[in-house]
Amino acid sequence: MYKLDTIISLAKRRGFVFQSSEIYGGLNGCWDYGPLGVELLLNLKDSWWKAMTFRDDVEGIDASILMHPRTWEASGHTKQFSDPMIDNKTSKSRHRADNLIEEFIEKMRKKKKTELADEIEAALANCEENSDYHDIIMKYEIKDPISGTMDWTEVRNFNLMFKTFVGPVEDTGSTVFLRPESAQGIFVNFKNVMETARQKVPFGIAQIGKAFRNEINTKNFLFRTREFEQMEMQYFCKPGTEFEWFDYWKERRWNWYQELGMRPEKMRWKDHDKLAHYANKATDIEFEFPFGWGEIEGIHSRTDFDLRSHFEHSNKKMEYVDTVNKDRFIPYVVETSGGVSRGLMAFLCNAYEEEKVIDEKGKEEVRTVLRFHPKLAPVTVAVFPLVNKDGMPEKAHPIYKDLQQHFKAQYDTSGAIGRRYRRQDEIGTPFCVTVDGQTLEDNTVTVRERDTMQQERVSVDKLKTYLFDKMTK
RNA sequence: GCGGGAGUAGCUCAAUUGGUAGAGCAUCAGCCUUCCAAGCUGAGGGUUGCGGGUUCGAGUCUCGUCUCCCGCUCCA
Repeated sequence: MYKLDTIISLAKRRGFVFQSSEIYGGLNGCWDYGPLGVELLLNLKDSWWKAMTFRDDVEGIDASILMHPRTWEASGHTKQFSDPMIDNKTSKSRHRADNLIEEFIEKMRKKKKTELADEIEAALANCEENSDYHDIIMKYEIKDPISGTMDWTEVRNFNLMFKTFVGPVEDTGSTVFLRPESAQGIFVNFKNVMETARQKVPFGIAQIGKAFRNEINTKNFLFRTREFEQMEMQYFCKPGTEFEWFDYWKERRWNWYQELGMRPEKMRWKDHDKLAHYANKATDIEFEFPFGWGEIEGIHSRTDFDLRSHFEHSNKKMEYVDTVNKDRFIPYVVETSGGVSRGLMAFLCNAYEEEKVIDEKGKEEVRTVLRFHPKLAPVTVAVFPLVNKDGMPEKAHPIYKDLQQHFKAQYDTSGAIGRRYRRQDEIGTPFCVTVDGQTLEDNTVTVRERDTMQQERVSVDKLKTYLFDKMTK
């Protein structure tokens, strides 16, 4: 197990990930993808997109990040994602102000102070502003259960949703939110997609996009950030069939990671003990990061909670009508929801290896290598002239320009050949093509594979086909 | 948010009781190099995270702040 610091260090040094706004001291928990990082990111998303949508029963969409505020009332986020918090300065403990007051009311009831309890309960029900909670706490002298003091801060609203406003004037009527999950963009488009794509239940809608949560704190590099990208699919099915589809998508999603080279011993299932308000079954795929096991994707059976709630809030029918079997119902939903950056980070950790190799003098040295699957690797092929003279660059450069039409390719003439191989190992390039003396005679090059360091001689004419075969193998 | 630790070139680190900010690697240019990195020559790169204060003088002392790491808290 390698340290996360080591991997972050490589990621920064080679241009995978930079800290956001670095020249201004950085912004907490925000990261930028560099030249290699963005290639890896796009490869990851492309691979997911193809796996999910290159089939008969899944369509894609790309919904906007800003949505009608009532979306979040329907989804439950307005209520669930906003808490009035208060801190006690003596004990340094944090409480939800409403919970604190409720506990106090309970205590009063036990002491048979019913009148007082009723009075506070009525006041609590009328709370609108944070200061209202604070007033109650101060008025009835509610003490911190830990320190027993009244050393309270102001009540502050901890809203997990990022708020902004539409139009030039900031007032309450113009408030909108950055979506805290991309799923709602799919649910509100359920009918649009079903009708225009002429789909019948069961079918799914896939989407890749950013979402935002104003987390209390960020952590572990790309693992917990306030701005993040999700790649997710909502699969609409007939009520009663949801657990079959749940199992089906569990298997599909697990296999996707495996097919891209994720090591099985680094992955595990983690069933949810406590289900969210919308779910009747939920499980996560976890990856063993250097800091421990962490969720990279969730498979959730969301019932008809979302569609039903949108029906109730919008008064637009979210039904599916089966004209053949004379059946109509609000579909149940099975969701597969993966974090893009988490996935990228998992594949990065999965690929990183410091391999011990023996050099020609018999001395042991370390080869740092990223063993990415060829489909994920930011650079697929690098082309070198063995030496930078004797007509080799003149031969090698056109080969590179040709490969560049089909693959992300690099060309390097600088330094000894071994050094150039190692540079490519460190960024995970699976294939290196070298032009040598023999190339000038018979038009063949050597293709060196990253993992085995073995070389094979291939005719220049067949190079493209050779590489394509290797990638899809 | 709390507690602890850290921040000097892209990276790893130096810099005497406060006294001219350096080295190696990396990068770039040139040379060398005929298959697994670190051979030669030269160059670029820093208002020491940022902002105040003390001082003739601050990388060093001091206050604030930002960021990262570890632990707690949080993670519908």
